[in-house]
Amino acid sequence: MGVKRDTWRARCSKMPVMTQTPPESKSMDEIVALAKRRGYVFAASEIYGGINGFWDYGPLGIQLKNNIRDHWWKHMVECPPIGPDGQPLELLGLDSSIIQHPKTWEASGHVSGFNDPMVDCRFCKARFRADHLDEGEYTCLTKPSKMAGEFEKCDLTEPRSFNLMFETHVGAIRDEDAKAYLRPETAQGIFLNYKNVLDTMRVKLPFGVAQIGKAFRNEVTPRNFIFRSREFEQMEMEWFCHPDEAPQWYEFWKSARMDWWRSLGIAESNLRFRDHDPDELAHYSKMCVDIEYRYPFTTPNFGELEGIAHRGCFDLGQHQEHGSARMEYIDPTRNNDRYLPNVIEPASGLTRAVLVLLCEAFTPTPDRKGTKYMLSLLPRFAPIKSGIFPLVNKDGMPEIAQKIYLDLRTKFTCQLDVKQSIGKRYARMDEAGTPFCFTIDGDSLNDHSVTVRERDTQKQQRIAMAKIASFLDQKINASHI
RNA sequence: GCGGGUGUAGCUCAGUGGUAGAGCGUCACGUUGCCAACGUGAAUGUCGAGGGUUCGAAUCCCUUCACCCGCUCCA
Repeated sequence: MGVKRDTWRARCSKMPVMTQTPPESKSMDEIVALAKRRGYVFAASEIYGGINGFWDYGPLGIQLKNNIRDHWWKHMVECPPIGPDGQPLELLGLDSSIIQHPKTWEASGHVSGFNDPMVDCRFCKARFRADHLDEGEYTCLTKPSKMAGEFEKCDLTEPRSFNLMFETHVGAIRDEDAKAYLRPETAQGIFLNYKNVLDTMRVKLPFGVAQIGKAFRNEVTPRNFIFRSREFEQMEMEWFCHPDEAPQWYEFWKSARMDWWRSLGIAESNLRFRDHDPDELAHYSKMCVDIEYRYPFTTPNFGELEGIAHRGCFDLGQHQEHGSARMEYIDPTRNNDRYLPNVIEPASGLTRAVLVLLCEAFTPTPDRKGTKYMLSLLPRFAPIKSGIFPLVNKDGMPEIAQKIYLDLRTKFTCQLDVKQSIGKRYARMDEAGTPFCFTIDGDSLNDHSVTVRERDTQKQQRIAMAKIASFLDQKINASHI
């Protein structure tokens, strides 16, 4: 993978990392409370008591989510990494429909995988797949028989389906023929459009197709804030390549994706790879590695963040079999050989990335008043880039602040606040994750300068009013890869 | 689905049969001179919902809903 990769990596390693607070000292309850208090994440349908597994992203939450989304899109589609041959990789965007033909999910294996009828034992609470059950063969662990040393058979419920896919009906008639599913992953939309992209975009193998969008899974137990929710957002890319080259590309993307996560400012010690054991691999996968993050609720262990899977030719093969389209690639560089491309898939959760940045940036600090909270987000991801504060609301300071605000507001998200004490205004911005505050004081009237107060250090420096915009611009793009 | 827990102001909670409360937050006015200062004032509640007992229910009883935790599940 040579020189180019190393250069990219070197640049990544210079990137600033957020203020370090050990994960074990971060309380999920406090993070959830701050997320609500500052307008990041609200429980969905709160005024009706909530609905389990669904979340609404507030004004700051959607901004953070969009900032992460744009960062991913930039580095996976618009300006992708340089390949091992020193040339830019070929990557294309896509936005496929949430509802596709139901056969899509039969081909992908989701219908059978998600619709297993299960039975429960009323006594020992064990659960079995109904189709794996030999009639009455299971002995109950907790209900002793009248015969000494023996156990009775399990008292089983009727088979019940655990549909992990959300169902709906297309059209007004709600019969079986009209049944459709909300997609449980965005990946299949890419496979369905593989030929369209190939036929219209003049691409050759290897190339990738990327997409960001919502996916839906009717999880049995949504838990841990937005970590596992029933409606979530994915960022997935399918990299199509020759089968012989798939293992190298697997390694390439494994490393490229880790670099990307580090570019969010996440501490290296909170990230790791975890290779899947062979018996853990999903039906479609030949090799799979997770990028894991040390969440407050998994500490000292790690939890899933992104999966990078070698899917072989499973998906294209399945769609070729279930549908009428031929998915083979005719390779002009290999004597017009026909073959099904192999696929390397880096699949990550956008909403999980939001969670990771909230957890990573969350910094409780002991203070005279108790505990102060700060979101130490890198400037590029911060929903609000700066606050503009007159030190006091008189003596010409608010007028200058207003003038600066009018200029800055056309270029950045920023807030003007003239009310209450300066400390309170700083503290509010700290919780919102705003990296810089420009304060207009008595000297500003004479020398046309302001102080810049930096969130993470609370340090201040004086800069010329005329340089505020370029200062911010430079800070926001400082971590640009 | 099973077991346990919790529902009172935006948040944290007090109130155990007799007029719905506090702190914090929010807003307004005054004050202000760099890290949640202070003063005065204001707004905000079908006490999760429905039913019952009672002269009277946030409080007692029944039902129900939602959320949290543990199990089951996590392709």
